[in-house]
Amino acid sequence: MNMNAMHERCEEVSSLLKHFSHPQRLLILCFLSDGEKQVTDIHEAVGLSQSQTSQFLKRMQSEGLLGLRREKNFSFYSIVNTDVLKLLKSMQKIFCQ
Amino acid sequence: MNMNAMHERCEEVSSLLKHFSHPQRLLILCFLSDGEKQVTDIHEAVGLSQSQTSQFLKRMQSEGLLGLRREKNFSFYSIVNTDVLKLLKSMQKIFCQ
DNA sequence: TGACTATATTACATATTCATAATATTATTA
DNA sequence: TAATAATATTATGAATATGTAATATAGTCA
Repeated sequence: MNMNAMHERCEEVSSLLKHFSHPQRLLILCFLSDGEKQVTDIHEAVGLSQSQTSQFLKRMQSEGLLGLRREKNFSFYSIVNTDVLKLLKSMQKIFCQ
Repeated sequence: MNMNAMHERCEEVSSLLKHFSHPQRLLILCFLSDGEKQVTDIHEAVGLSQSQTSQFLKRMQSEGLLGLRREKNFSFYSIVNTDVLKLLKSMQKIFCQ
């Protein structure tokens, strides 16, 4: 492992991984990995309250993991951070096969 | 993404990833990715206090990420969870290239 | 316009994690 | 056996995260 590179990026990488380290937030990311979804679908899919789902989504958006598109009175969230997508794909291989 | 599989494993996977979501703990894992190391070397490499390093190592061992071998008055920790190793390799590709 | 739907915000109590200091344990070795 | 080195443990306060309830906003549609 390239320790110098990791020393430089460990703050950034670990703060990204914080969002993976909570069961329902991990599920949100998995659920979004095949495209944008609206809030109600997300909170029903992962079993979180509407309020907490909204709070988590907002946090992940403000930290650059997710993008937000509004249409009518819906909010569509999607993964915009390509590293997050890559990581999810790796995790799928490791844990779901 | 296979949501059914992730639903089943999200607790387990997210609790594993907790250890990746702290900068120095992530560094510890990276540092251990090429073999066992003793505690003093670890705490010097990652810049944590001896106490906290010992606490983190103990936690990661008790949760099955790390193994411990004692020799003389040294403790050698190493990664024994193969999923952790796979994940570290993926992360190296994503973040350090 | 009024009811409804979707989402966001706020406040707050609880739980968990982090960081630090102090001390203990255990083995080594002079 | 006394001093030292390596590691572990304990206690504690501060910081952060989590979960929930209540309420707000803003768009839709009958």
